[in-house]
Amino acid sequence: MARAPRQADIAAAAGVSQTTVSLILSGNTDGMRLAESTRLRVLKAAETLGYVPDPVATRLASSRNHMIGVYTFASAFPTAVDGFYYPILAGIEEEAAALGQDLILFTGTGGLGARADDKTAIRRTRIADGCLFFGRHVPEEPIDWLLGGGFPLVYIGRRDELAGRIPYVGVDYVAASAAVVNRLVEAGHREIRYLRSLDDALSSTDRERGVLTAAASAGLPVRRIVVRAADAEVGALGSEVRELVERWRGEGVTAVVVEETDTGSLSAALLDAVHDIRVPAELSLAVLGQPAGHPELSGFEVPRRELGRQAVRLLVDQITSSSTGDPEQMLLDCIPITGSTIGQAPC
Amino acid sequence: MARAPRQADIAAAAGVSQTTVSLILSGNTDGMRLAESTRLRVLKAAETLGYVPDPVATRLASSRNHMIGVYTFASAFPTAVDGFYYPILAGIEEEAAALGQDLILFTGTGGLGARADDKTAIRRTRIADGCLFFGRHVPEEPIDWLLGGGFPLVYIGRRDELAGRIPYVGVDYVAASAAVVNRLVEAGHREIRYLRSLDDALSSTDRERGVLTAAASAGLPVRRIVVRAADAEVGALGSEVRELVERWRGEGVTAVVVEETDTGSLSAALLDAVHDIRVPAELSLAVLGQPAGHPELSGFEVPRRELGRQAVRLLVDQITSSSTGDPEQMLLDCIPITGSTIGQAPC
DNA sequence: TCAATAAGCTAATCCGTATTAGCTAAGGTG
DNA sequence: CACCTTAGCTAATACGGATTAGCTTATTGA
Repeated sequence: MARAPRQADIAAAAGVSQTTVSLILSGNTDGMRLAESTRLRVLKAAETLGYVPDPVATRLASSRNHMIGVYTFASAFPTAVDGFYYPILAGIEEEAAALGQDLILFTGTGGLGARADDKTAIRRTRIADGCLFFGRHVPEEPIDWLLGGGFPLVYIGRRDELAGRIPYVGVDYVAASAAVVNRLVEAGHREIRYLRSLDDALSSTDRERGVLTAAASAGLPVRRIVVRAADAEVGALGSEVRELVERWRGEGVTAVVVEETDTGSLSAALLDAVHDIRVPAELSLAVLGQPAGHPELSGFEVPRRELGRQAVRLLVDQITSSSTGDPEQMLLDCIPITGSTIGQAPC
Repeated sequence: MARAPRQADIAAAAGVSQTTVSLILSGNTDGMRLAESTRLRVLKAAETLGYVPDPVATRLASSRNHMIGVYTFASAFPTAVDGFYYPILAGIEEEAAALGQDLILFTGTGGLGARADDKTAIRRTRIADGCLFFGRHVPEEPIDWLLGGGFPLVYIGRRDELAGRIPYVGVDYVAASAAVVNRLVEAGHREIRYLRSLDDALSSTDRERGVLTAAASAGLPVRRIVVRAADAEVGALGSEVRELVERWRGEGVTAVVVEETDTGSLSAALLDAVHDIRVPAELSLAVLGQPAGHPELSGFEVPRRELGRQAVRLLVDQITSSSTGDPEQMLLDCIPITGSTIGQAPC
């Protein structure tokens, strides 16, 4: 046999029609009545022939093959499987398995002009029932096209492009960051500095927004809070941060808040800079996130695994409900980490 | 528009039939003649409507959607993107791009009973035109099923399961390993020891075969060549290898050949064990492979990037030729690395 | 001037499965 | 005995594009 058996082969073997085979194998016997003897005969024929449904035909006919895609814009294969992204991927895999969905991974185009080829590259996603998108880059044209065609998709991370029509699961960095600042304020700190990276991703600006809002409502002098540090080479960054900290201590600063980025370079630089300072006795420290291997740092934990799980749920919801209502957008709360680097401000 | 435009929409817009649209867009005008004016009209309508072909329909109709799958049996997402596998993946991506194929990545089932679910998991691959398989595990039943159904597939690495019917691109470890031993023999070494891992993968047994063959044809006492070292925890392995080397030196051994595995732990242990021995003055060293960061070691380089490229070529050949001849199997030659750790045997 | 070309399209069918609308024969009702 | 159920199945069609087999109109050649 040069081709895989199909329903028609089973039908011939069992002496029934292809329709009957489809009904029995898919179990969609709504209102239909089929004799138990026929059912068994068909099932046995399917077993004997080694029938396995063709996922392509299934998807064409019913718009459903129980596969969901994961699209990463990174060129080459996911080198991004580091500590930051892995929990999200693990959450995706876990929930997909729980919901009976198979995963397919798409990666961005390789070395060639990635931008120009986005449309072609994203076309692939349609072999799945829906797709999760991953990464800060939003190629508006193809995503718009997918949305317009009614293709189910969910972004990981908050997105405000395309007039807010992109469904996503994000993290409430604003609230989490504000909570961190509030803790410092409650501990009596008035001279606080915020160290953030030079990055315009929403995850960065949201954190800043939370810091600024909390500071403003506590009556702190907002304009002196934000300090941008270029996320440059580690060496240069290290000395830059060290100088900053030194100056701040001269200015009577009692607490420093630092953004945690996916590379973790900023918080690492800060940790290095305060190496010979007693924390929190002399200086309080808080991180907007949680650097790996530093459970002692006060800050918050990003629910990464949950991010992956929820994204899959949202996507499968879209696929199965086919409701054309508002885009589903969801922000997850972070888990506060008390840590031991926030102390009472010195009088 | 709640759905993506299809050829029928273009046909309506341009006042032609769906057939004409298909002919023009696919460029398959073999023997067909179509007026240039019609061609332009259709192309413009397609452009205006933002038509993008449906990969599912394309594949169902023509068995071709220009996507090839890569299946890794590793659970979870490919953590295996380390120095060993990356060049292969890079080669795959490179050649796929060159041949105009899109890549889709399938990963084995997660924590759940991987073995039992193989069939279901592998079923997915059929949404692509063909699939590359990766990893030492060959689940015979589903692979047999795919082969029987005429599905194009290529394994990376030599396989002899299923009566040799599995197409593959492998590495000629036998020849490369024999060449290494021959170099030692030519340098006058008679007391050679071979250190190999406790692994029954073909890449291991092939190397051993090369070593044994070369040794036998040089008239060396074969039975004393092979020493199996358990690829256990690094600590235990280290001390075990150190003892071995010490004993061998007492026995008058002048050269040691070590297998290079994907983890590199064996060669690392050996390098550590000879740390205070002058190489090659006191002892010659050869590696059946090339540990990263050790260009001085005599041995051979596995053409990993080429492995990926050739696998893609073989797969695309299968897809396009549809010849049902013998399975395409191919072994690539390794590149000898002269290095500086093989010296003349002391008299 | 009538058939033979050829140019330019289209109708019909296929790929493998899902789904809707019936169709048939047995049994029950009035 | 005509009529209606109902159980048990099937014919037909859709999904979106590829492909084969024609089917019209000019245009030629004899």
